[in-house]
Amino acid sequence: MSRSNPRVLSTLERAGGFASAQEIYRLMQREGESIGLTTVYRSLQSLVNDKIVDVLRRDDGEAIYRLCGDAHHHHLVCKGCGDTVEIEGGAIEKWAKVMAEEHGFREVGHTAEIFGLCSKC
Amino acid sequence: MSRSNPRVLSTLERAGGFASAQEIYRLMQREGESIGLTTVYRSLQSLVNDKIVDVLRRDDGEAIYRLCGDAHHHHLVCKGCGDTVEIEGGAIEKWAKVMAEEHGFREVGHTAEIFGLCSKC
DNA sequence: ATGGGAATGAAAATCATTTTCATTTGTGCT
DNA sequence: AGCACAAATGAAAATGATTTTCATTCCCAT
Repeated sequence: MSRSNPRVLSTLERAGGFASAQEIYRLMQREGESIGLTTVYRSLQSLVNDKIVDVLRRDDGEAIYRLCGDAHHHHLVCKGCGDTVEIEGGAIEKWAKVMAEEHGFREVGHTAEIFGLCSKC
Repeated sequence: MSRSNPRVLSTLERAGGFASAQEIYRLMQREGESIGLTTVYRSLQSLVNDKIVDVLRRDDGEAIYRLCGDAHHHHLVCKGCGDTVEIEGGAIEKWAKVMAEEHGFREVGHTAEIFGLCSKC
């Protein structure tokens, strides 16, 4: 298994903590960094595994990565401008737990995301 | 511009109102319907334009379509055997609505999925 | 029948992402 | 230093969904 290349994380930070793999790659190229696209993808995967970055999807399906806070949270994403708000999911945690128990599931995790149009769009 | 092929919509309904373009295509093939993948994509696009169906994204980025306003359900998926249980998400609906309103979002939808290990695994 | 626009679908093009695999780099050991 | 072995790297090929192209077929009003 591979470890994350630190330059990838630092580029993601510089990009405003919000970019696709391809964008990070192009950004590094433009700045004269020598790196392969493969390594960018691998590093991002590893950062996601380590829960250092979050992965979302653009409307066109391209994956976008961004630094995430430490607390477990969910997202409210605008379909128009892509603006994202981190929100609390207390209700979800409970719901997931109850549903899982009800069906005899163990080691449960969950995903939940809300999307719509923000006030500006 | 092209119009939606009615058989595509009817297949989407039959699929539980929740399927990807590829799945709809395979389903129609399996049932002996003669249709091209291109037409499936075009029909879905047109249905989305007409707001008859909604488009979401799977975790892997594949687009999934579902009938608008359809009472939708969520999934409890086993990480071990892939077994899936359909569950109610009343708590989620409420949570999504409240959170969206709180941040001034309109036309909101959401995705939520629980995963873990089922009793057999 | 016939002319034209819409619908169709096979095949090629696109694009993000993953896989393969040979090469390079790093690290610990003697 | 020299050696061995694991991890990291990246170019190129493979994959898979989606879109585009384009020639053909269908349908409908004249």
